Amino acid sequence: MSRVSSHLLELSLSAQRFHHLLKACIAGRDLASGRALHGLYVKSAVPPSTYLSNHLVLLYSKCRRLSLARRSFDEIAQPNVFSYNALLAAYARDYPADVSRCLFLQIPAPDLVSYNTLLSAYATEGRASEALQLFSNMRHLGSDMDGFTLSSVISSLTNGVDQLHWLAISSGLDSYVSVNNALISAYSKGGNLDEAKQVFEEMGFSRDGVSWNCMIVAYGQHREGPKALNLFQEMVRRGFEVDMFTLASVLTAFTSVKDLLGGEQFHAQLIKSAFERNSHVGSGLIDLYSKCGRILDARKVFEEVDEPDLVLWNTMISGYSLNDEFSEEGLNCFREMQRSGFRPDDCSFVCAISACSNLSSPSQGKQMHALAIKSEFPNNQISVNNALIAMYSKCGNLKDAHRLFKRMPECNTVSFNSMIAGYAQHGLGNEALVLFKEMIDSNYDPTSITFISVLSACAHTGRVEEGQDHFNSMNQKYGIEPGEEHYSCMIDLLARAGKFEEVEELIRTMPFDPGSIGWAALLGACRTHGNVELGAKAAEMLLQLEPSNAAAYVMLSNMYASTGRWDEVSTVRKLMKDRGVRKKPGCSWIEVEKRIHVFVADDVSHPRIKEIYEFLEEMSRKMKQAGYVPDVRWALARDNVIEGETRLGHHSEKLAVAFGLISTGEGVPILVVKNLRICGDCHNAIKFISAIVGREITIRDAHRFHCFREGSCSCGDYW
DNA sequence: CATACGTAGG
Repeated sequence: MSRVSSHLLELSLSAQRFHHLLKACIAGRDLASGRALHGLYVKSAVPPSTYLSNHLVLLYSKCRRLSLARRSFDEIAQPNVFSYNALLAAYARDYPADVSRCLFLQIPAPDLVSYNTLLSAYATEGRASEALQLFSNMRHLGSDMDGFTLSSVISSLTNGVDQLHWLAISSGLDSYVSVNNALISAYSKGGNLDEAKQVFEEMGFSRDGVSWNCMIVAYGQHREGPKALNLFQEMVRRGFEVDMFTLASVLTAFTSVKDLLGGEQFHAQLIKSAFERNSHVGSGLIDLYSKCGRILDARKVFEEVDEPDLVLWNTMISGYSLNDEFSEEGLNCFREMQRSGFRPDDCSFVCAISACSNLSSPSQGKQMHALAIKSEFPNNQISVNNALIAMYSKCGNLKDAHRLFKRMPECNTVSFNSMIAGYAQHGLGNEALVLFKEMIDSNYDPTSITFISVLSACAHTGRVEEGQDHFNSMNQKYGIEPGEEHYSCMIDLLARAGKFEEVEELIRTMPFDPGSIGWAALLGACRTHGNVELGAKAAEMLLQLEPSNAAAYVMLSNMYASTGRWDEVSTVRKLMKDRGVRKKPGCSWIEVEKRIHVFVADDVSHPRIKEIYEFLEEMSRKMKQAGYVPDVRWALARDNVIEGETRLGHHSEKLAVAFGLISTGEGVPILVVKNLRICGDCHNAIKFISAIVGREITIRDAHRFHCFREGSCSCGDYW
């Protein structure tokens, strides 16, 4: 008799043995042995028992093998409530709460654990109303509750925590540490740091490690970096065990206040601990470094982590797309992740799609879209679709953005925000405002981000009164306090429309100083309207805030040039030179046949550069026939006076447009992206070109979209 | 036999 079969015989003798071995597999998460055991159990003479089979479900559930868990469950002839609960636990971990709910409803007689498990599923998704509903149902049915129940319900909440806090006290369940921990988190999430602190303090000696972690997180959420650090140090002094949660939370606190220095010091301490190469801690570090603009340091951390998990990859991809100019690396990282055997989740897609948006790469964006459709996410897809809407609109493709928006089975406030922002950036003020109305009518709550789009849509289309109405409604109707960006939009709105008295009044009465964005908007508008006095004032304020902001000098000198004040022009240029401020080189790019082609001014490096210049020559002739006059004012402040006209012809955006036109088929619309704002002369020239070649040319500059068609631009020259 | 509180990404 072979060894295996003797083993089998031995095993077949006793269900007891199966039980013990299976338990060991479950405890050790040993999937391989567990499966082997499963095979033996099926073949053995041991009569199938619900009790043993429940353990199989449990094994697969703990090893996160959902389909195996489901199959084992289905093979149970008479599942009992334990069988259901074991499967429900698996569902609650990996499936959306709705799926767990479906299973829950099939349980003939759910017990307390069934309720608790479903409640925890609701809690992870923050579905407060469902959790409360279920909670009241179970109490109605006379079911008891315990510490598990309360901590789950509490952690699903962001408001109305007080009532459950009271319930916890009156029922005596506040003796559970986890109930108090849940209270700290819930209060903090709801913005009530004081209450959270109160609970933490009243816990006294009953605090456990998690309590400290909760409180550190609370400080991080309220951007109290130093307090979080202090608490951490006290925790260490008192001898509590520090784990990866603690360390990651401290890092988040540094990140929340962008304290790179403190974060770096903490990192140095971490290296001495055993957590330096831990994936959770690594994610925290990567997030810190990439949000502080130190993407290379982030990558270094990433390389050092021992066992990268999906979140670590996601954090890295997100870091790359947060640092715009590393978007290409972000996409490479996404592919690298796939090659390493990770299945991207909804978050991976959101980050990668946002990288495609930064690049304005329609082909890669489409590819991501296709891939996202093929992957079935356990989580809902709203966030992915929201990212896709932003991507399509940043790739100049509002039609697809809107089609997607319309087809979404379920959408949220962010979906509306993305779509409205798309319209606003494209200068389609009417569409943006109509959609905003639709949003309100459908009872989606606008956020402060919604209003940035709404106000900028008004500004871009010269709707002064409507903009003012919306601005006033923010506080009065929706209880949203206007911030710096909203005031900047208002400054922009009024100044563009030439209402300078109103602008000055607004600036006088607003609750804080306009930031750099506000002053820049004012300066830009003063340049357009030739209001040199006010413009100079705005420039002075702007340069005080950002003395090395090259764009500010350029705008100022443009303003002087356009009013013929040549002395001031040279003063500004000298100032710039003295301060060592260099203009960021303008560059433009275009995707043709899935490849991105980048151009700088006077570029000679492109393989087809000769054809490009020839094409521009030809265009130049035809444009002059059609009445185009080069606007050298745009050259004066930027380039050499004498060479002005020739150099204007060779701005990066013109080169990219020319290349796009000669390398794509007739009638095909093209999209060019520029890192700075489009130059006024190019804006004018491209209008002519669009008419001459009969093509739709879209330029996405640092500010917004310009869609040129038949000799005019979608911005209506109002920019 | 099963369930909860705290972490990283958007």
